[in-house]
Amino acid sequence: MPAAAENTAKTLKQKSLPPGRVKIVASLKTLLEEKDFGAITTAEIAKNAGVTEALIYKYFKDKRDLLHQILSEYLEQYRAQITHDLRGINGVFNKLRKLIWSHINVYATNRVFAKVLLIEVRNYPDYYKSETYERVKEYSDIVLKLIEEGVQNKDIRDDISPKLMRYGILGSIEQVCLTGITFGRKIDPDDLTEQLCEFFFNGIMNPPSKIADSEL
Amino acid sequence: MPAAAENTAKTLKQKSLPPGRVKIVASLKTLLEEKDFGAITTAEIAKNAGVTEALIYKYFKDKRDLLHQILSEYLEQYRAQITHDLRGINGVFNKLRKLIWSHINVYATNRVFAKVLLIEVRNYPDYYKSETYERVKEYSDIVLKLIEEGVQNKDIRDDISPKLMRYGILGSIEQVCLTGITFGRKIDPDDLTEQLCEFFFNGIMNPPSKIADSEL
Amino acid sequence: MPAAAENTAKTLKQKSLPPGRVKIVASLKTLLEEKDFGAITTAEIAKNAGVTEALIYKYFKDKRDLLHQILSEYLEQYRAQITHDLRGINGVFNKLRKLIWSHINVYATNRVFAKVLLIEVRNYPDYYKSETYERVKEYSDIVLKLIEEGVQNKDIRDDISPKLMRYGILGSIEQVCLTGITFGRKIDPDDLTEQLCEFFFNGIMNPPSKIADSEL
Amino acid sequence: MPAAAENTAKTLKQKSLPPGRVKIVASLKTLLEEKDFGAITTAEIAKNAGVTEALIYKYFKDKRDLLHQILSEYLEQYRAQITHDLRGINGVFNKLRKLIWSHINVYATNRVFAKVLLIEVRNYPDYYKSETYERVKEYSDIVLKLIEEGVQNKDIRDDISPKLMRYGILGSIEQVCLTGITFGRKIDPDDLTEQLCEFFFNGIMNPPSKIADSEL
DNA sequence: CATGAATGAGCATTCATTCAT
DNA sequence: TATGAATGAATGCTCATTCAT
Repeated sequence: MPAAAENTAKTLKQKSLPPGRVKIVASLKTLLEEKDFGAITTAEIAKNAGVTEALIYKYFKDKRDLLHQILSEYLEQYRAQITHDLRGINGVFNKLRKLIWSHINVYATNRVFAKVLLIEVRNYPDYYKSETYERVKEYSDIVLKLIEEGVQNKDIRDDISPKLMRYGILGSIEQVCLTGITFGRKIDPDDLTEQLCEFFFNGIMNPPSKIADSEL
Repeated sequence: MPAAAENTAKTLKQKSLPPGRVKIVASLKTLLEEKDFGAITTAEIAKNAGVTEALIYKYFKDKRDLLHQILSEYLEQYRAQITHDLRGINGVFNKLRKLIWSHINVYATNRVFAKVLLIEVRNYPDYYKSETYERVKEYSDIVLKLIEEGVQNKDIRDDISPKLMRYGILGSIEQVCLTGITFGRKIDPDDLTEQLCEFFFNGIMNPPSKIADSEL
Repeated sequence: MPAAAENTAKTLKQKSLPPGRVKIVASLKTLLEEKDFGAITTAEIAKNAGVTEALIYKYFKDKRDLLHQILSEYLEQYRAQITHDLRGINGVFNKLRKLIWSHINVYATNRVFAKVLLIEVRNYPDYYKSETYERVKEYSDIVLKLIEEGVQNKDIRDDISPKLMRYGILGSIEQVCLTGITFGRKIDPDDLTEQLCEFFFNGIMNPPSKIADSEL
Repeated sequence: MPAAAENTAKTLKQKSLPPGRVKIVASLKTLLEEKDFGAITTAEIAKNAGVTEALIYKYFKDKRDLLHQILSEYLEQYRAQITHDLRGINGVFNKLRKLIWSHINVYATNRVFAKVLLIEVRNYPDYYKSETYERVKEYSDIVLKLIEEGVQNKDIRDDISPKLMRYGILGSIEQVCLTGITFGRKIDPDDLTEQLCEFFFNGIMNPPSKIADSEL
């Protein structure tokens, strides 16, 4: 009865979270949809949650800690999703494609999360020492592993550093999504994945054949 | 001797910037090397510059305005550089390569500028309405034009949106440089340009020939 | 014992005003006796109250809001007094006389209040939109009603606009009290009321009989 | 050639006032029409005048001094006017009526002056030591003298203190005008004078005859 | 006659955070 | 589990004013 066990665990976990804590987290999530984390005050969070400011400090070390808890939640969700998504897929490129799709999809679905992760937290000097960052790195490592796997399979070129490829892939995704989020544009994971994969896999250069064609 | 006259004028003009203003700008530049803009107080800036806080507000609308002035200075420099760099280069890919090199080189040379531009300012809600952002967009447009030119020449594929290619290119560069800057690693423009161009131009997929080889 | 209960409630309610708030109000009241509101700093108020500046902003929106709260308190007191004072008095002129006496008496007794109300607040551009002003107007309306009542009874002339009479009465009282307050002179409600009423009721002109006398 | 002499004097006087000074005074006058003196900054005055802030301090001791200069100008004008107006009028009441009319008329014509004189300056603790106040007192004394004259003629009652009558008259006028000015209402000197004089001279009480009528 | 440059001192306000109950 | 009360510390910004040129 693993399913039952899981259910129980989940129920217990949810039940055991004190209502105040839940309200606070929900409150910040809501507020983040409207404004920057930096522009949100603890007073606001508390009021919006219907609790006192002091309660925030019962459950969280910090205002920042609260944010990180939320981020972790999202990150956890995302990791579960990704792990699930990659199952049963064969071939580096297919996996990569799926990963990219999932990545974009998360940002598209969860703009609050994206905004905070891609913009806000980077400003905190110690973000790179945070647990949140650790989780991000874990994900980042998955990508790296995938690429290295591809290199070993000879699917992926070995004359470009895998890390650099990873930077390129992740950087591209971020840039695309960030622009979409910042300007409130729709983000279409299917289309973007398609085009980005073309870009990542084959580059922007017209294949020789075509060039040949055009030269004629 | 009109050239000389102009030079003199320029020199005079530069001299005519009030010493206080110059000191303030220099002061912030220095401080930015040590800490985040958000963590720098006007008091600090003034003290470090050897002037009073009030003087900051004589020359700049805002603390933020001061930052933007500095950014603009850098941006101007950079644009001049880029324009100069691209002269006399033929072929879209050569131009693109040079552009990428210059771009990376600026970040590598000017980490303060990079940090502020890539992290700090994005947190300001109205950054995207600022003049600084306008300048960034101008640069961004240069890249787009270059790509579109390439598409028309049939050098560059027409089955990927030029804007998306631009996002990919710029996003990759940012990601690479940002990591370097954040962790204080050396940034080697030559090497990075080489690898990134390979990545951008031909993609990560092993060329068919090689695949063919490996498949045999 | 509902009355007792109410008393207790009231007492409790008064007690339940946070000590900090009470101290702040008291502090400003004291300071107003020494200097202009504009010359009083929040730092001073807080220090004098033995609390931190921040606490002021917990209980009051503004430095100005704090002032208005105090004014309201006085105004409330005054209104209660007036209402009480007018009870059981017959005849417009008797009522008016009593009103004038009470009015002067308040100013005489409460110079801080008078100074602030008659001088300070008028300088705030939005005083006339404030709740304080509303209360003042309420009082002012009582006077007007009284006059109109007198006009209907034929006690008071109908060839002078009631509003103008009110302006005259209130303006005279203010002028008299203000001078007294400004120069720290004693204000004698009994004497002033006597004379002012003579002035208001019969005017400055010598009665015809006397004139007749003098003309002879 | 008295006219010519006057002209010359005027011309000389105007010519001899340095243009900068003139501009500054004009600037503040203009600004006072829009906002409170307290809300006007020296920077604003200077900019509006097309001069530098420093120049203000060449001609005026103070920002306040500048205001007082302007006030004095007005006051001077007014005194000349009044003196002129009272000439050739016989009888205390006629003189008083004319005085009242002139007084109201000045406020009606010159709202800026009125606002500043009746509201702004009173907030300055040392207003009562200022030269401006001296001039105001001079005018106030004219009124007092007039009343005392009337008392001696037996035109005016001797059972009300002349000073109190003066307070009443001036206070009433102020109150009426101030309300008009504050709420931007039209001020009609003719009508107001008529009614106020009725009020001052005969009081609000219905004359016995009328009362008799109504009692029948 | 006028200015450009610079200043000194003040000051309201914000906010995250703590602690006794 | 939650709160009411209070705080400490910081900070951006304003403004009148001065002085050498």
